[in-house]
Amino acid sequence: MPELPEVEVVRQTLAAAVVGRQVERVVVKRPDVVRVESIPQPTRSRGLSGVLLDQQEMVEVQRHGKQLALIGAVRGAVCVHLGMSGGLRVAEEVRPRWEPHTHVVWHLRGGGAVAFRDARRFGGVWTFPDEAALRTRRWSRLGPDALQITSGQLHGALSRTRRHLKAALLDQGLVAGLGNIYVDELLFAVGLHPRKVAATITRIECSRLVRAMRRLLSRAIAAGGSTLRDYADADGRAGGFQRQHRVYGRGGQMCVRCRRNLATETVAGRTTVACPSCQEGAVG
DNA sequence: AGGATAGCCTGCGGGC
DNA sequence: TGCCCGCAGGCTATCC
Repeated sequence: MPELPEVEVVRQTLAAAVVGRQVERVVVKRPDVVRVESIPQPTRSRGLSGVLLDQQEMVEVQRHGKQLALIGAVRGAVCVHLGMSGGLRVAEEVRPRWEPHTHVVWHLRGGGAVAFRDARRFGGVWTFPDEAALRTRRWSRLGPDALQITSGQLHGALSRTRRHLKAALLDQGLVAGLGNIYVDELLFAVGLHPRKVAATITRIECSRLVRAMRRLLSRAIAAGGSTLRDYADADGRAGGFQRQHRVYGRGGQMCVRCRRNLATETVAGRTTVACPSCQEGAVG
């Protein structure tokens, strides 16, 4: 469920708590959630901790699409992907409610800790020698970030595929950051049907799509993201954007625009809600 | 080759 | 009340 807005809110709240702080000790409770992409020689002897920013000052928390990265002052970049059920939490200590499924804990010098928790383990942690390696080996597979992509870039990507528009927008290799919630909200906002063929989107439609995408994601970030079940930021605060959803989770209810019933169907293997009269261009 | 789909994994809500 | 089933979904692997 964490999509770009939720991940960005986690990034901001996490950065406020950890930038400038030094990692004193790393506890890995479930080693299999940590994927070591390459092992710098000097740290090999310290095992997993050595590649998880142990003894490093954290200088930055970055985000690309739905992925986060903790950057060490001297070396080390740790990519955290929250997947569906993942979360990062800052606390003086890991609370009992957070104990189950907590896989990695970074204890900070001077007190406090950051915990990575992920019940379903669709997410994980990937370690790299530095930021450049993270970008080359992992983030290079992602398309431009949804808040940065230009209309020209998106139109170029969409024009090359006959997939459904929704499937294309969910493809992180085309544009990074959208998930099921925000794609449905976006397509309703611009009045395009999820089952429109991606390549039929005109430059003008794509321009509207990109403007609506920036507006939607920015408003969601400002609202603290969408909390459906248990999403919260790094300080444990829930978001409020779910109250502004116009189609997601509202199948069968009234369209806020035309008052007809919203339809639920499966598109790109995902539950999809759209208004049959306000969103045009469906095929097959 | 590219697109659709299954499977990973756990929690939770609905129905009986 | 309690149990079981199905669904939720980001991403990778596999099939078509």
